[in-house]
Amino acid sequence: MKTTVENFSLKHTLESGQFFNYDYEGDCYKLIQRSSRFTVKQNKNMLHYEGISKSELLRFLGINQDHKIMLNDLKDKNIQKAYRAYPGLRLMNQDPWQCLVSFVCSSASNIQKIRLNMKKLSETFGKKLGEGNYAFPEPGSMNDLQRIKDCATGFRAKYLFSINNTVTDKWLAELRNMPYEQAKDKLKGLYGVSDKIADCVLLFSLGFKQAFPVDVWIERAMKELYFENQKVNHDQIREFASQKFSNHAGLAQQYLYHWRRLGA
DNA sequence: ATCCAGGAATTTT
DNA sequence: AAAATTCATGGA
Repeated sequence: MKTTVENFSLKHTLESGQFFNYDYEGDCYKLIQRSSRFTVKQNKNMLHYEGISKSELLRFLGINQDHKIMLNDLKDKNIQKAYRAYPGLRLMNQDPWQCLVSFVCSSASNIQKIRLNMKKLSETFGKKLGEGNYAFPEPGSMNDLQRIKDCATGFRAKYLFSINNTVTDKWLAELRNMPYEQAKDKLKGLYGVSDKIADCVLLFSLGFKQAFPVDVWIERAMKELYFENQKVNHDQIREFASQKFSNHAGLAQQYLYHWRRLGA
């Protein structure tokens, strides 16, 4: 199957630290979201895909009209610069459970290692899909602390074990109907979830586009661009971003993160 | 307030 | 090739 896309980059979107359950050979990405396995590759303005419907794919990759509206609201010159550098970067709309597990693994880690954790967790707790592929583990299925540790999750294993026993798809879905602050507080109540991870889950899987996850890269970028390299804490950065970028802070964050990480 | 855990990946020496 | 640093959460 194929469809045309405008101003979109599969590579930048998938490799910008939002999503970790992918493999690629050449230019073809093999993705797994829960029990769904699909492939996508891009050739100029043509997207080729198998194993997923067009509407689901476009939603998952964040290819929709919101993007232009959001950009029009972000007049800031630094954001414009980052946007011009990577115009195809989009905010994804992922499965909340998989997103939550991914970002609990993300604490004090890096993209390659998170990908390793995801792969091992799937092989250990996910059901077999054939051809050496495994589904992502369902909520409740990661019920063995030692085996979670064996997935190279380290000190995060106890967080995953706890979350596995308390969170369900329904619990996550209900967050969508709450105000941002309330949904964030609920997530922060989970063992191993603080501001940064809560904001990642809210932004990448639950549609809260005002969320502004602050990690070391964003801290660097924000400090350099808006605080004249003065000392600032994460709360101050979040507050500043909320004032400046309002309900589209998440997109601003994604551009700044990618732009700063790939060498500003 | 400061230090550490788990540890693969990444960067620096 | 080897050594030092990275990274975010919770507990002491």
